[in-house]
Amino acid sequence: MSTDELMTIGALAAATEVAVSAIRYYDEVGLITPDARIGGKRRFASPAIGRVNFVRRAQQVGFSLDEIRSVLADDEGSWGDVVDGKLVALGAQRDELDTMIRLLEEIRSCGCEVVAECPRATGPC
Amino acid sequence: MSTDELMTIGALAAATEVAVSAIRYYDEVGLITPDARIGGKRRFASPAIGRVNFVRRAQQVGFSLDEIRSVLADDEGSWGDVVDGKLVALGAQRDELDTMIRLLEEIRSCGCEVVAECPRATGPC
DNA sequence: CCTTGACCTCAAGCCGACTTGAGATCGTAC
DNA sequence: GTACGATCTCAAGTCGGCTTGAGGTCAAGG
Repeated sequence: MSTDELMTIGALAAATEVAVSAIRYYDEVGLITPDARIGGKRRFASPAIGRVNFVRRAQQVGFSLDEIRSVLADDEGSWGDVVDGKLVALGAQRDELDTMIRLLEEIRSCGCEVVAECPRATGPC
Repeated sequence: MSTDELMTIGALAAATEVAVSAIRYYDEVGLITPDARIGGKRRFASPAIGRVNFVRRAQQVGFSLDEIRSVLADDEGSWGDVVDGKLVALGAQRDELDTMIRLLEEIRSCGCEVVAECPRATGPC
């Protein structure tokens, strides 16, 4: 991969739709490291795009940047455990989501005018 | 409901497992209002328990306190729209969660040692 | 009376994840 | 050779949702 195939931070930002400032921040906290510096400026190889995308996807389902870093930084295969743990958490989260969806559907169709007075909204789960 | 059936903030906190300071904060931002003040101290009737629980549940599935307030405060039945909107969002969120769960399962069993090098982790969705 | 413990107010601090602003530098294009 | 646009660093600000701390009040019990 020759030097001029490396993206600038602006190109990476455009490719991932993530703000330049956010990418610099990811660099700062060790989530993504430039493949080179040219004249002081960060340059990234194309896999950086996937990496950034992974970070965003993971974030969306509730990983903190700390957790993401520990998964990405792991070099001994033990990240499987982290992922297993998160899978359990995500499963629980989805169940809760389902519960809440059912609750909201009930509330919406229960006939109460004011949520605050709807027993379905305020009663025990 | 006679006055001495009203809980103190401490009792409400204990009943809901929410910190006293958090309940005061909810009061401050208009999420929950004491049914009375006795000697300057907040007193709550029992429905407050359900209300606090509703707040926590709603929060867990991604409602902001602002959204929760607008749902709870609504007195004209139009909160159904808010709930409908949130149902759509929650549905989408669940789909995303499912996608991420599948992705993580694939990653875990793909044989890569380092997540950063796993095409499944970093590739397009 | 006086202490104790729960409660009060108000202001400030904290955390994560960024964003914003100031001021410097780099490379290209005119 | 200079103006421009993208980039750089570093410090500080922002936002939501609380928590923490200082200093004061209230009602009950010894």
